[in-house]
Parts: sequence; C-alpha cells; structure tokens
Amino acid sequence: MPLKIAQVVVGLPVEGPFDYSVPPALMDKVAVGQRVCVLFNRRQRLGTIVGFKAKSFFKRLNPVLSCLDNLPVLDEKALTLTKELSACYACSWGEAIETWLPPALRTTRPLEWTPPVSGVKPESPPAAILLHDKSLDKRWPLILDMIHKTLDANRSVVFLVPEAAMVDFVVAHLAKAVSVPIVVLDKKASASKELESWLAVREGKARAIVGTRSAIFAPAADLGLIIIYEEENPAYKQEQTPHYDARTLARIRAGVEQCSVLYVSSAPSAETWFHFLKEQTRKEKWQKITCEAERSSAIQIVDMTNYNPQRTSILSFPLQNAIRDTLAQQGKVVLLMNRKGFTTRTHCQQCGFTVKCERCNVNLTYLYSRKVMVCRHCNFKTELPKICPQCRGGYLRSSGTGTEKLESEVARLYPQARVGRFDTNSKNFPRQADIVITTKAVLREREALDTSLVAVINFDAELHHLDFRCGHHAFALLVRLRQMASQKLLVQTRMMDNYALQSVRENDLDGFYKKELSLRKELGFPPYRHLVSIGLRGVNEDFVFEQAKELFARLEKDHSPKVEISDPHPDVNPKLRDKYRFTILLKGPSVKRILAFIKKALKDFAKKRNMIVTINVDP
DNA sequence: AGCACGCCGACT
DNA sequence: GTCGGCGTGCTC
Repeated sequence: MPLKIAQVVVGLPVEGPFDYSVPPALMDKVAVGQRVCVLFNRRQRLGTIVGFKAKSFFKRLNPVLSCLDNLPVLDEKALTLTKELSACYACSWGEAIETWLPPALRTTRPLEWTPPVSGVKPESPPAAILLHDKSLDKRWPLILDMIHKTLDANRSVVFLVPEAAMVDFVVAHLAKAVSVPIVVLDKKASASKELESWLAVREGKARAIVGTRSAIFAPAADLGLIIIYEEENPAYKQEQTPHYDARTLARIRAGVEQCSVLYVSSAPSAETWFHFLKEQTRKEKWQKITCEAERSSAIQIVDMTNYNPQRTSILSFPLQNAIRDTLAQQGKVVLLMNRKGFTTRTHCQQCGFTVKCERCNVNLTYLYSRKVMVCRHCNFKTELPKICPQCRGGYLRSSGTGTEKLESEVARLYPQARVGRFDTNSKNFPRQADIVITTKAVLREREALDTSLVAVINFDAELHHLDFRCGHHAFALLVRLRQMASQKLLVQTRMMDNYALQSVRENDLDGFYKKELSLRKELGFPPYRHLVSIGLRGVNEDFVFEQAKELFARLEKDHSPKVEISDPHPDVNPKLRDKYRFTILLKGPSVKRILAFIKKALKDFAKKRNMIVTINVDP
C-alpha cells in the first residue's frame, strides 16, 4: 500500500504528529525531515515531516500546502537528536525542531541548498575525554592535537564556548593552528548572517565550528568531535524553555553521531566528574587526562569574623598590605565583588521605608556613574528620590557596597594608582589600570591577563545561595582565580572552614570532588538523583498559589514511592516582572520517569489563561 | 500558542 | 432579550 499520508509536527506545545494528505503534485517532493507549510488549526504554519503512513484515523485531512526545501534540511540524526531533546526536556518534538533550526528557518521561508558530499567512515572509535587542566598553558596543544586528527580524517569539529565574549579568543587560537576556514555560529549575528554561516555548515563547506550553547545543534556533516570548553560554566544550561543543557546534549549527540566529546575544564562540574569516575571503570573509552601545573600561586585567607567594615574599610588590612606590595612591584591587581553599582540599599532613617522595584520587590541599586537607581532583575530605572516618598520627612540614606563604591574606596586608599572597572557591560578590559574592580565577568578574560594579585572581597556571598551547586560554584571560582593570579590569591571570608575554600587552599582538588559527591549522594542531588522543577507564575499571587497546591495534590494522588515531591513554595525571587512565582520540586532516580509522571498529572490539569507553567530538568 | 465555543453579568 | 467578559478545549 502506498504511504500517502505525511506525519507532521509543529512548533507548539502540543503532542503530535498530525496527519496530512499529500497532493499528487508534491508526491515526489515530500520526504522525512522536509520543512513544509501546513494549515494547522485554521492557520498557516511551519511543520516538519517526521514520517509517512498509509492510513489515518481522521476522516478529513488537510493537505500539505507546500514543500519549503528542495531537499530535507533535517537528516535522520537531526531527527533523532531533536526527538531526544523533546523527551529529556519536556517539550514537543516540533518545539525541539524549532530550537534546532536557525531563527531564519523557523518561518515558512523556502530554502534552496546543496547537500554535502559526505560518508566518511570513522577510523578510530569514539571517545569521551575529560581534560582536567590545572595549568592554563598545557591545554591548548592537547586540544589542537585532537582537532587536527579529526579534521585530517575529514570529519568536522564543533567547539562550544560558554559565552559569546569568548568566541574571538578561541577563534584566534584556532586560526593559528588550523588551515580550514573557521565558522562562528552565534546569536548576536543578524538573522541572515546567521543563516549564511549555518548553511555553510549544513552544506559541508565549513568543518570547524565555534559557537555558544546553541551550536550543539550545528548541522555539521560527518561530525567527529565536540569540544566543551570551560565545561563547568552554568551558561551551558539554557534559561528559557526548552531548558536544555548543552553538556547533556553533547553526550546524546555523540551517541547518535558516533563522535568523540572533549570536556575541558580547570574545575569540572561534579556531574561530569562523576561520569568519568563511573564510566572509567566500565569502558576505557572514557578517560580523564590531568594536566598538572608546574607551580601554583600562593593563597591567603583573611578571617573577617571580627571585622567591622563600617568602622574601617571593606578592604581588610592584610588585603591593603598585599595591594600596596603588589603596586610597589609594578604588579596588577584584580578585586572581585559580586555586586554592581554604588550602593545596594536606599532607605529612610525616619520611617524605615526602602526604595524597591515595584515589579520585582527587590532593593534598587544606585548607579553613581549614571545617577540612577536600577533593578538588577528587570532593569527598571528611576531617579534617586530627594526625600522619603512615604513619610515625606526623612532623608534617604544608602548602604551596601557595590563595585562602584569599592572603586571610590580604592581610589581613596591608593590615589597614585590607575583604577579601572570591568563587568558584563564593559567592552574592553582596562589593561592599563593597576587595580581593576570587577565581577565574575573577569573569568572570561583570564587566559589573556597578566595579574599578580587577585582578591575576593566577599567570598561568603558565593555560599549564601540556596542552590545545591553553590559549593561547586565557589570552588570553581577560587580554582580559576588562583590560576589567574601569578603571585597570590587573597580571600576575605567569615567561613574559614568551608570545604570548597579548604580544598583549594590545600590544593586537594580530588578531595573536593570526594566531599562534594558524598554530600550530593547523602542529600539525593544530581548526579545521584535527578530534579525536575515545575514553575508556576502569574499576576495574581493567591490564584497561582492555589493552582500550585492543586497541582501538588494531583501529583501526590498517584504517588510513586521512587519520586519525592516537595510542597509548592515561593521562588528565591518570589515576585519577578510583576509575576508571582511558585515551584514544585520533584526528585527521583530517572528523568524520563519523573517526566512521564508529571505529564500524566499535567494532562487533565486545566490550562489557565493567566498562568504560565514551565518544566525545568536538573535546574 | 492562538482561536472558537460557551456560559454568566450589565446594558441599548 | 443580547453584547461581551474570560474560562476551556482543540488543533490532523
């Protein structure tokens, strides 16, 4: 029997596929992986053919209106990868495909393209390698060697970096060593430029690809190697739906393509470390390479327990001395602070009123440089009020230290030094400055900097998050900063016995992972068990909370003993952009199992107009 | 997602 | 009576 019916998925949160008839005129054009134009719910939409069948249960089928590509842009591997993405991150196959496609092809715009000549058979079996580099200079020869081997075998390389700002640095490194053209896939290019680069990859004209997270979908022909640079960076996880993790997708894609994965990091995530511990014993294909450092810089920990920054300075005396000594030797200093702006709280001394963002209910930060108050979440800006808007009497007083305040403090203490500031909004690093005040944004520049002294002003702020990964974040921060400092890393803290701090101090990196993994195991966190969060948000606080409680009751009803469900609770930021937010957290041994369970509960949970429900796997 | 259908309150 | 508000269901 002829297979006349096309199975089509669309980029909406609906399960498919949907059946469409194929008109005779399109009979020899349609194919699996082809983008098509279809009428879906009375509207013209982009669809993708994922299969064919002979008969449909539906009486009246709409026809496929047109084929958009001369040849299907999604091959079998892309279909498998997107199917997996939808299964692991709780979105529809159609949504996964639209995530895979470049924005220009998420429309019903037609495309003419020439397929690559491919079909290289892999010479060596695929491998997974963790390059744990305790030194910064030894990683590149190893990385370039693997790239050369892959390109020489006529296979392509996808090089992922955590943020767009690192692309140029990596491209510069590769350009010196690689003779083939390097193409960059990133979202900051215009849609047409982006499509141009994407097509160069799809047509097999570019085999060395550098990009951020989404480049994990690069349609590379004969993919041989995926590199995940600075693997521990949380930016590999997407913050919008679908909340995919490029590190996990790299493993999935490697399985589909039979290619190798190289994780590069000085402080690998506990999850990746765990995989290499476990897999090493099973398959020798998983291997960890450690680059030992020749030397490591000194580390000084300053106990701030009995220190009152109000009375003296936010810079402890040991830090002041260290800065003075470094400046005397013409060395460069970098000071880290996790708060931007001048002051972080402005309140009335008479009535206690605090200036807050009405949309997010958080204190506004005062930016001295631009003379405005700004919300760190929604970017709301307002003037600094002269008198208290509540009691109309008292004057407002500001407190809390940000990078701008620190800058003025440093300028006061070291009037002879050139002081600069660097954060996510800065274009170039102030290389001429003797002392640079910065946020974590400095880490993306670290390989190109020559810094003698690095100091963390308020290390404890890194540990106060309610995130189970904050121990590792603090650890990774210290490891990388220590590498950045040629002379010394200084840490101001009131938590002298914190294990992340201790293991960096003792240079006992393996010890950190042992401790971290045993904690994760004990508390039932990834990688031992998996978390899935259901987020509910909406304008009416009571309504959203009621809905969250009802969903919780539904989940509890057929409670599987292997899945733990938390009560609905307000988020860390309970109100953001005028929406109240609640979360239900589920914990269990398998992601797919938890998702199946959620799907069942969500199925007859009536969708509400004024509320958004999102699912986040291993948030 | 986004649109139609339907079931209740205040209007010419 | 009926206009239109939003809650609910469906999309091949």
